[in-house]
Amino acid sequence: MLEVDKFSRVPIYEQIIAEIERMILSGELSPKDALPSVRQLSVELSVNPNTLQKAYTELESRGLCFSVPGSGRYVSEKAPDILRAQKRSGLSEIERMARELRECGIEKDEVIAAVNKAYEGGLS
Amino acid sequence: MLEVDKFSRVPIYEQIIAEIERMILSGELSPKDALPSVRQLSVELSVNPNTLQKAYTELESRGLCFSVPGSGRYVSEKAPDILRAQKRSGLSEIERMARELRECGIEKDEVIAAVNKAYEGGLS
Amino acid sequence: MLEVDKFSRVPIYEQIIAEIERMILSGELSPKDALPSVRQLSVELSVNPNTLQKAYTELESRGLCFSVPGSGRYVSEKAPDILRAQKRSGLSEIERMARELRECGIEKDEVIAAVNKAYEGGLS
Amino acid sequence: MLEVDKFSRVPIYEQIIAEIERMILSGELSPKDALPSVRQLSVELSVNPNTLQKAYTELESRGLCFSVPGSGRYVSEKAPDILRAQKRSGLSEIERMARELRECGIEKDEVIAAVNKAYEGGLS
DNA sequence: GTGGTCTAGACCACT
DNA sequence: GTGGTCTAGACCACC
Repeated sequence: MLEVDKFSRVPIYEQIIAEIERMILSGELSPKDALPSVRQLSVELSVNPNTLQKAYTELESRGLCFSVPGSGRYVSEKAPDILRAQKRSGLSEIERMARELRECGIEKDEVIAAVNKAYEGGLS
Repeated sequence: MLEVDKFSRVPIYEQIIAEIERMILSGELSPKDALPSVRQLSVELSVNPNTLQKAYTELESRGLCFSVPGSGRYVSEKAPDILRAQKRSGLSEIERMARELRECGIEKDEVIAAVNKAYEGGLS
Repeated sequence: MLEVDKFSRVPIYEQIIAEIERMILSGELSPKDALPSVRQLSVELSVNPNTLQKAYTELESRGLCFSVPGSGRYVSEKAPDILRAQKRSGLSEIERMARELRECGIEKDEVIAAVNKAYEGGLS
Repeated sequence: MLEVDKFSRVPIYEQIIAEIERMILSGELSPKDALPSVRQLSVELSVNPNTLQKAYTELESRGLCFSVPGSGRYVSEKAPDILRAQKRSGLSEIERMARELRECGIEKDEVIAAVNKAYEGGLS
């Protein structure tokens, strides 16, 4: 349910962040749920505790979770909202990329077709 | 015509590569045109020659230019085609992002609207 | 009358200490009154007895209560005085912060206004 | 000009953060100025580079500085504004403390006197 | 030279 | 058991 690729060029701690964010968005993790402990996860993933600490600290600074010393780390109340708002801003990212393609002479129809392709069929 | 931002977090050599690619795509540089020499450019941009060397080596390895020892470096015949093909692969990138947005519950209409926005009005 | 927030980042034992101190200051607890027993309180608050023990030990070391083996723990005679003296030292804390704000160019009037705001209206 | 107390209970990296913030507020460090490099500072202060890295990363996430890989770390344009706004919110902190003192029966005059004391005389 | 990431292993405070 | 901090030392990409 939570995996990392140690050979990827994207840093392990960012992979963890992305995974946790995904789990929150999908509802796999809900507000007030406990996140796996640093030590437990470090064993499971064979990753150094410090690396996990870094990932969790970053999640915390984004307001997605909070820590209770001596107890554990929990998904924050507003986490799903924060993530959804964040993703919505991805629309401007798509716009930017479409503009780039346009400048290379790629037709609008081709871009629209790609979007349609993403939205057809069942969810992955 | 060729500028770099030393305060940007994107590596200078990548900025150079992007600039050259842009100039080839826009026709500002055509096949067989000479690229500015490393020494000349390093003075113009106040950039370390090593950095420029790295950019040019990368361009060469992508088949976008070739060097003639003792003479200089020239835009290759196939450069525009290579770049256009490369950019077309951006379509799958857009598809991937659209799929992500879909999973967060963002409607297809919103994505299409973003694409339309990119394609309306004059070119930048 | 005595509550703790297990999700707060301030340690539970400190919350307990603050609560007891507050009750002494407000007169809810008077000298020679018995404090709730560790066992009883641990059940009431669903808190680990060790945590309560730590809070009580700290209160004792501050001279706010004393334990009578085999009987219980009682608010000390001097407790209210000690606490009031302790709080009065908060004045120098305020002075320190005001000095900081001054160094950032915040006007004295603004600070005075904040104090006035705290002292107007009924007690919470 | 930049010192840390390794025996303090406040974490070294927070001491560093506070020092840098102070230097920005006082004008000792201006926007676009370079911060001391991680390695250089780690030698100067006899502190592990990782600890400094942590302090700098935190400063960066607060928008106070930005890093240019291979070049260095620089004070951001908006740093002074961010800090000033942050300090202004200290007014509500003062209000909170004043309210506490009030509840212990300390007169408003005493609090006002403390503020006056902070604002009289030359700047430290 | 710079910053960025990671590992290994230690100690502390809190529950 | 939990999270938080720190050290020591390594490797990488970038300039």
